Amino acid sequence: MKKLIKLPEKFNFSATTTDHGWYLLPPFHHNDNRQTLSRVEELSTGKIVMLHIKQDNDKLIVETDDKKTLTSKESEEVIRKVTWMFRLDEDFSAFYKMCDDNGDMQKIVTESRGRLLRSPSIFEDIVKTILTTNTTWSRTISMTTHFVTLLGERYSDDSELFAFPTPEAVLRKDKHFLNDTVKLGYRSEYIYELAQNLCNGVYDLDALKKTEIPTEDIVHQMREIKGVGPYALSIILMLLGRYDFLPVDSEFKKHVKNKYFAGKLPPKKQLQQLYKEWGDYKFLAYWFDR
DNA sequence: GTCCAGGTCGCGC
DNA sequence: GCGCGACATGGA
Repeated sequence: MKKLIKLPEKFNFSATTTDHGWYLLPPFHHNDNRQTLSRVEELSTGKIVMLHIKQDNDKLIVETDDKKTLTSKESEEVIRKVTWMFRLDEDFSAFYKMCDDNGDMQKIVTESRGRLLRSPSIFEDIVKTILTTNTTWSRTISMTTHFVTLLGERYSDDSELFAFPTPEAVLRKDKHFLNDTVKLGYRSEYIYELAQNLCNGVYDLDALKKTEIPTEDIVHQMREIKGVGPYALSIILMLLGRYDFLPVDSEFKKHVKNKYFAGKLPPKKQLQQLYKEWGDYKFLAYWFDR
């Protein structure tokens, strides 16, 4: 089954895919030349499909496996999810306008960059974000791989590829499974609690995808989630298309220390003031400044 | 063994 | 509102 999605005028497939590290985390995977991004996806009907996504001129091609035919509702879900993952509905004109006025950032416009790959669900993005905190990237990969492999739905009997686990799948296991078997350490409690709050209807995270929701409301919601501090909040807001919070972590400090302060870290207040001339686009300004 | 990683929580002040 | 230790785990 093959679907085409019309692309916005300015779009860069490989940049959108690789400018943020999510494409290296399962269930995302890619071929060697990075022309195709793939992932196993569990649809809301329970059907498990493999998505292969690549660009063909002004269209995105989404191929699913031939054996499984999709209902029109399932096809719509695939299109909706891919559109979300690649931010095809997002308007970058205001950001590009600011880049045009900044010598070093003009190339962002000419290269049509700015879009950063995200997951189909907020649950997945929050879990992954929590798995990046206070650890190394290689352990983020291994924790995510364990989480997906041990709790996700298998693509097919002869496959070692899995979909990202649903919150329900997390709760189907014993409370200590995340710690004892998935080896998520102290983060286990955060993830388990998040899954509980989603299943109980305490949170309705996918409602936060709507652009008309004020950023403040999202900030308020995210602050409730244990394991989400200022850094994780900034990442999650970025994933939701809100770029006004800086991800001040060790990497941020390392970058600005070397680039703007001759190797000496300025006080916290001053860190928060960096990139302030970028207004609603502080995150992207930092991200593409690296 | 000890330190630390793209932090955050919960406490005490 | 701020400073501080604890937190699981694996790699250097």
